[in-house]
Amino acid sequence: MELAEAKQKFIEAWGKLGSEWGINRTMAQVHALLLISPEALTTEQVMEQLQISRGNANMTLRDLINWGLVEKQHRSGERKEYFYAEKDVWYIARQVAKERKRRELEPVLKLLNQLQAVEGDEQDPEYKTFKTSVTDINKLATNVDKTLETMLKAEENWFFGSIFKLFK
Amino acid sequence: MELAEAKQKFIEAWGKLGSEWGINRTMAQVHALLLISPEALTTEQVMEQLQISRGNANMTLRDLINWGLVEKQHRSGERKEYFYAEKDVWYIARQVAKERKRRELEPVLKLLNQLQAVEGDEQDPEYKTFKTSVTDINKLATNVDKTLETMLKAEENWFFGSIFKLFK
DNA sequence: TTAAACTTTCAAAATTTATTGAAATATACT
DNA sequence: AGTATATTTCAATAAATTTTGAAAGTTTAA
Repeated sequence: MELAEAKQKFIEAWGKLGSEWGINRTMAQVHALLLISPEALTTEQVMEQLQISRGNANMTLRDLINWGLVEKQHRSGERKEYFYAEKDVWYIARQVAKERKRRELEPVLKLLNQLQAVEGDEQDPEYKTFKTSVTDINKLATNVDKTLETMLKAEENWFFGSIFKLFK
Repeated sequence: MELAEAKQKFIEAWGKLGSEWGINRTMAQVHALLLISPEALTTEQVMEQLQISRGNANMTLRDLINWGLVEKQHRSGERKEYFYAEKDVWYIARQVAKERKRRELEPVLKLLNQLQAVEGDEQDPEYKTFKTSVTDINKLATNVDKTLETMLKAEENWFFGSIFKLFK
């Protein structure tokens, strides 16, 4: 396979995977493009390579910066901004985990805790089933949350390290 | 908080979480509704409670069955079909993990393996960066895949058990 | 201060995804 | 076989999301 073709496939696959997991396809594609670029790229280059508009490129790059996956670079003597993606895969995984935990897991946990406090008749099957389901989900979500917390605190590659060894 | 209000909030939150993770909002809501229902419900009841059309209810229930989260029940002397959601949260988590692994992780792994075989000039930074990124992602994805595999084989609650103990 | 270079914004348009509802199909009972 | 009841399908429609592109805003340097 040619490098050019491989790049194209990688970008497409990353975009598809992103969209299946609730991440904007274009954002995932821009991230993929920057990931495989040895040098930082300009907005123009991103627009050109992915055939997207200036507005789209600008917003997407801003989002990627907010996710902590891309950084702006300045070059002396130049007005243009350059965008560079962090290449460390373990860092990327942690960053994504951190953001999704904050944006999605934590709000749900907060609600689950409130819902657990609902009052009702212990004899009522509707009440009992609701309470049991909410409590069980809350337990699992709390464990996921704590585990992510530990993962985020760990400086090194927690996944490659301690966990995976459990399974040879 | 009233039980009725709590139910409503739970269904909304589950729908929102689902849509953030690439799962159709309605499907997540129907799942939530069945999860907190002590008894199996009919298509009519699902339509009524979530204010959705017959076609939508039917397709969504079929999808939930395909995800292995809901089962059809028949009652003697009745023509209607009843739908019941598995209540075991650990079972649900494993089922979702299993399906997403099969539908999304495995196709990506297959591609990454192909992309790793791309030929090129070792001196070319474009080639080197591409290869390194793809190889690193492949390593992480392979580890995630193997870990999920182990999780799926484990009959018992792997998460509550061995893993979580690592972090006290 | 002016102007060129570059970035940001956002309403409108395009695209994608989800939903409806009525017709077609299937099922079970008499 | 006929009929009432229930389920499935899918083209049309609606809703949600994404993208565009041109205008407004900002920065830099002469």
